[in-house]
Amino acid sequence: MEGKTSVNIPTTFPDGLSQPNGRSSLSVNRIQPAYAQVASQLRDLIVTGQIQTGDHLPNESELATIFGVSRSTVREALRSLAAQSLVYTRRGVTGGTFVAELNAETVSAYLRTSLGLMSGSAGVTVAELLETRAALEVPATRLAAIRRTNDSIQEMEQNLSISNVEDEAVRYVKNSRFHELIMEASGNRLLGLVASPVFDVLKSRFRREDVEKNYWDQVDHDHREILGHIEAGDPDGAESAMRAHLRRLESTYEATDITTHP
Amino acid sequence: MEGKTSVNIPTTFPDGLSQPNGRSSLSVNRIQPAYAQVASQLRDLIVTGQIQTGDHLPNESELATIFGVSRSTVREALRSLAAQSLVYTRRGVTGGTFVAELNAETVSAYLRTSLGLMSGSAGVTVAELLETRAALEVPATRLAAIRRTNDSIQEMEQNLSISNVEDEAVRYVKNSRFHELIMEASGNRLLGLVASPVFDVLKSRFRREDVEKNYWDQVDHDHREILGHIEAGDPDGAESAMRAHLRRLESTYEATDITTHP
DNA sequence: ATAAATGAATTTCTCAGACATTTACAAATT
DNA sequence: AATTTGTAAATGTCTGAGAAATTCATTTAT
Repeated sequence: MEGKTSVNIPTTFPDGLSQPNGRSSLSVNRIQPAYAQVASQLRDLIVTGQIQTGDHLPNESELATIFGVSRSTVREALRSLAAQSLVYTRRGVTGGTFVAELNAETVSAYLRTSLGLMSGSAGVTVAELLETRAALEVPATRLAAIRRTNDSIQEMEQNLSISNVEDEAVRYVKNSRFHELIMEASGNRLLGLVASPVFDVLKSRFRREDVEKNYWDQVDHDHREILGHIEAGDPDGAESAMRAHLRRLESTYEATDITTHP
Repeated sequence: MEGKTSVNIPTTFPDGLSQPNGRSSLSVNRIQPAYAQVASQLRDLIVTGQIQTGDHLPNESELATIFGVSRSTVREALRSLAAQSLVYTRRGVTGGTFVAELNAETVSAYLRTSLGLMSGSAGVTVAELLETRAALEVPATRLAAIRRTNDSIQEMEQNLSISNVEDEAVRYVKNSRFHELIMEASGNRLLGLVASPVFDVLKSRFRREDVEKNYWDQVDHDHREILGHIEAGDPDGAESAMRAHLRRLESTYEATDITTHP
């Protein structure tokens, strides 16, 4: 009947755009909407581990009762959490809302979208993307030379020759896969988690029709050399080969960037 | 407030949306809930740039009409987009839903939460965090030695001495700030965007009470050396000094990790 | 006896409509 | 001129109802 049901809990968790304003007595107490407060409290339970992966939350009606809000408010809160891949829902008799397991691909996908948006505006430049890619991929190559396995090397070999591939889409995939395999062979999932979106955003700014023919020959040569060092277990050689490879790509990327050549 | 173009944002909402479910004859296989479809289509408009930062979407009732769904469904979709910082809403007569500007801090905050969750489970190890931090921070230090400004150096100097600080919180902040300033001085916002959450997650796994006293003396010494090379415009020196610094931290982190010493 | 069909139970999903709250701005009042 | 009041437009919240999906037990058919 009457509007405001008090859902007041000391929320210290930043929600979206909210700023970490301490307890400055002058700041306007902008009460958050109920759905934001519900989401915030549930998020807190998840990130602090009080609810763990696979646990299922009370159903929507129960949550509404618990928080003293309506079911629609609860649902809006759950949509927020689901959008951040913190929970997922299933329908049916065994359904409900469950705490999701956050995997690398989910985070990578988010990064891909975000960096794509930021690279569209003036938030991130191609030069920054290139530098970051090198920062991640060069050490990864070094590690790959140390931690490589027979399996990883074998699949790299299968994605080695791409200059004679006529289908551009196939060439694109094989090229991406080769670099991806190096990241995997590094044994560090975090490096690949970040590098992959950077790599993809870079590719999306790349006008393939502007690339000269001998470019792919050079790529082939570079990849072969890198793999040789990895295979031989030579970290220093692999590192400098990758560094040289990326430096060469740099000029190509800058020459074929969408924004500089619209 | 924000740069809201108060006058006449051309509300040219693409009317390709007018008939999202144009196929009327055959069975509509709803593989996704309606709110997810609405969110997905709106998200597409945003990431492809058909709607741009600051633009305001039609109000909820209009969106409901456009998509042929109820207002609650639209709201759930908008909650999803808002949770991903793609839109924000404001109440009142000039309110509505607006396309948000994605800034670095928002993405960093998401990464911080996600990596924190993954490092809790077996998704990301401390070793991976350390390697990634080094991968980002060492090249950033090199760049900082090249691109440094007087302002950045000056603030670094103010955060240099921390071993004699008795307040642990202050010491924590000054230490973080020093490294943050190096990332900023690198001139590459993307490096800092990623490094900052990695740094923070690492810190959260760090039991400060296990740290020996002379640890902070060593940190002071390292920082001073790093800054010296940056100040002198010596990339190689700065790089190797930071690398050595992080290598020393490594053993401390591994010795004081929460999971290995619960 | 096994397979298929049916039905019940539980949960999310969707809808419609109403009212509350917030906010900016215009208008009226002091 | 400054303050107060009113109004309009938008989001926020609630209620209650049913639809749709999904699992599981039961019944029916082969």
